[in-house]
Amino acid sequence: METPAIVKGVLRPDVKFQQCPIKASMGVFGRKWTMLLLRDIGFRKIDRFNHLLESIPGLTPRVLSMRLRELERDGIIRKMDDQTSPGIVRWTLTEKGEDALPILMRLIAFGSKWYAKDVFEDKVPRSLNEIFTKPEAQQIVQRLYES
Amino acid sequence: METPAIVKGVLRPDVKFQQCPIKASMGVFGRKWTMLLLRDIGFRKIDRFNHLLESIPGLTPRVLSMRLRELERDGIIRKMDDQTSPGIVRWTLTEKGEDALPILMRLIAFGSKWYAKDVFEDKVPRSLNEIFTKPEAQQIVQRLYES
DNA sequence: CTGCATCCGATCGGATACTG
DNA sequence: CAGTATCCGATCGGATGCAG
Repeated sequence: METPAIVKGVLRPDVKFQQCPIKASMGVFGRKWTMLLLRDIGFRKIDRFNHLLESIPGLTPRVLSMRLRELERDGIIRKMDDQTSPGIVRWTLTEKGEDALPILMRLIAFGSKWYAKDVFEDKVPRSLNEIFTKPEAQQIVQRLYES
Repeated sequence: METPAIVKGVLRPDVKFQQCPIKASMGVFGRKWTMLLLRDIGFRKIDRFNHLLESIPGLTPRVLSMRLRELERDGIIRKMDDQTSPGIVRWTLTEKGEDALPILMRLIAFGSKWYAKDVFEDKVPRSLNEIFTKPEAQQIVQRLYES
């Protein structure tokens, strides 16, 4: 049987699972480049096809096109209408896409603590608080506490 | 250049990035079955090879063996010495592995909200609080607030 | 500028059988 | 029980070139 995600005693007994939510989520986020794409669109506000291509070394137009289409079909990103510039396509997160950012934050936290040798020049592990500046960061980190 | 993960204004200027922490983290967690394995070892305390094999439909011994080896090499899981039963291997999370659970929690939160049609029998989206029972769950969810 | 088409090589992982 | 070994098919994605 498809199994509930967490140990029995901790789960509300009245909640009936059909499929594991982790498995469901990984369907989208499991593909190569997807997380880095969400990082660039969501955090860095890189919204143009060619800019995304430049910002992610190794990513090819073919795969970028595929990922954008998948994320769009899944309702995680959408094209913004920018009528001022014709022929220009801009990608943004939907509400669903914004909800994916806490996952990214946790990947950042994990990577900054456990892969500091690769991540930081000084090779010193850091927590989220040690990476982000106070005021703005709090707003982003706040998202972790929502929902 | 390999780029910092987040918009410039939000990042502490003195923190020099060498590689993106998201990219670093995805190296391990990006592979097929890995997240479900961590779910079963970390949350459900399924610790035996054959039990893991049964608990995850579609997973084959070959791939399970590979994933366990990768996770072990990366320091995320380890074999527990259980001297009472000879020939029995038990897998547990290391401290590093425990630190991966908040990522799983976020995947659960996302999946429960946005893939409710697949996840729940009654197809109703739920937040984490609506999935877990009060006392024990708080301890798990607390992990989200640490580090 | 934003993609799509074609081609092809590498890799990943599924099936099955087998071993200490 | 806890894995390995071998084989092979599918998929994924890189390279390149082209189109609206």
